[in-house]
Parts: sequence; structure tokens; C-alpha cells
Amino acid sequence: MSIHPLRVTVVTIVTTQSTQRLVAELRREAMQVEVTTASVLDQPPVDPVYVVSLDPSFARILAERFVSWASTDLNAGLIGVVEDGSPQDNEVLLAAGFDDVVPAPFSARELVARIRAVHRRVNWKGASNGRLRFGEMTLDLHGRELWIDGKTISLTSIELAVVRELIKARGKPLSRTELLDLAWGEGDLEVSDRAVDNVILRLRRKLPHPDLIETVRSVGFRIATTRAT
DNA sequence: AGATCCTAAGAAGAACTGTT
DNA sequence: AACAGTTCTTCTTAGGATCT
Repeated sequence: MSIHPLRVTVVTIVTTQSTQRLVAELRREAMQVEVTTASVLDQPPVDPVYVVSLDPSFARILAERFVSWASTDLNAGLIGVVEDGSPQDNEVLLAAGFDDVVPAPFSARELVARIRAVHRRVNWKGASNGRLRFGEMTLDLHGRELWIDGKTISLTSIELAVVRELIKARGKPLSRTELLDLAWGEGDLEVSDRAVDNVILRLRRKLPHPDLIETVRSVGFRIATTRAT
């Protein structure tokens, strides 16, 4: 069995000593590393993992841009490295959709381990359509897991189906009837609207922020496109 | 008043364990 | 290894409480 080196792109605005040390360490770990600037934003992602070195003054602005860019490809993972960042900076990046955040100064070995972990998640079972992303949520369709704010939430099959359809609707409200058709399927099984209510309730209990699923009165439910923090 | 939320209870199936 | 019994998990329904 041949082993292909893991491809990693390091994105940096300003190349610092810390960045150089990071690149050297990744290469020592037999990773195929490319260093680029934010101009990478203009191109579709080609590597499985992108390590983004962020100055805290840029972090908040750039975070959303990076995530929207990487979301166009369901196989790109994002790790933010924040120079002199605060816990609040980490929270902002995780909430924006980064898969992981490592505050500098960091242990190179720890970062390498985190890269491998994100790579495993991103390339789960090698499926190209195994993940759905929307805002701060990433849904692993195969592993039945939802990642929010760096937390992993296990879902049952019906919870997974409901979240999947809400994410696919991308903020558009879905009625209970639509959710029954899409998540439960259009088989002979008779399921009442209350079943939808209860799955939504269970999901809200599991989510770190229950308001991520909004009730649209007289219409149905939708994934929140914005959330007050 | 109608819509939504929440809790409790029961059914069904899956997973686990012990015995042969 | 195969089977049976037990336990656990998931899903659904019903009904009352709360909200708009």
C-alpha cells in the first residue's frame, strides 16, 4: 500500500518567523506544504486542509471570507492559527466555521496532530459529498455528527435527516409537511406533525445554541442565518 | 383561538450478554 | 457459532401548558 503525503496549504498575510517554523515542522512530518497569500481566496480549494495564519486585527474580517470560500468545496478543512489572539478571537473563528483554532505560540507537534484530525474528519470515508456546511454548522452525513463551535454532537438517523434538509434549505423555512416528506420520506408510514416538533425539540436540546433552529410561526422551521452572540 | 412547546409513556428495533 | 433473553436506544403519540 502506497502512502501519499498529506497536502496542506498555509495561507498567510505576512510571513513571520512563526510561519516559517510551522512550514518547516509540517515538511518534517512528510506533509506536502504550499505557502500562499490571501490571493488563494480567488481560487477554488484544491488541498484537503488549509492552515490560515491570522493576525487578530484581521481575524474577524477574514474569518467569514475564508469560510464562505472553503464552503464552496465540501472537502476543504480550515484551521486558524491566531498570533497573540484572545479566547474571544478563537470563539469568533470557530463560530464563523473554522474546523479548529490553534492560538500562537503553539506546539508544532500539536498543530500537526490537529491537521491530521481535521483531515480525517474532512475526508471521512473518502466521500466527496459527505459533509454539508452552513454558517457555523458542519454536518457529517456518514458519521452522523454535527460540528458546531468546535463541539461534536452525535445525531440519531431521524435527527440527521431533519438537520440535513434544514441545512440544504439554507435558511429557507420548511413546513412540517415538507420536513415529513424530505426527512421521513414519502412511504406508507403514517407520522404526525408532532413527530417533527419533537425532533426539533431534541435537536434544540443537543445544540449549544437552541436558537440555531428558528420557528417561523404558521410556516415551519429554518436554520438561523444569523445568531446574536 | 390557534400554534407551538414540553413531558411522559409505550412500542419497536438494535445491541449486548449468557448459555448451549 | 447459534440462539434466547435482557437491556438500551430511538421514535412516536397523547395531552396539557404556554405563547402569540
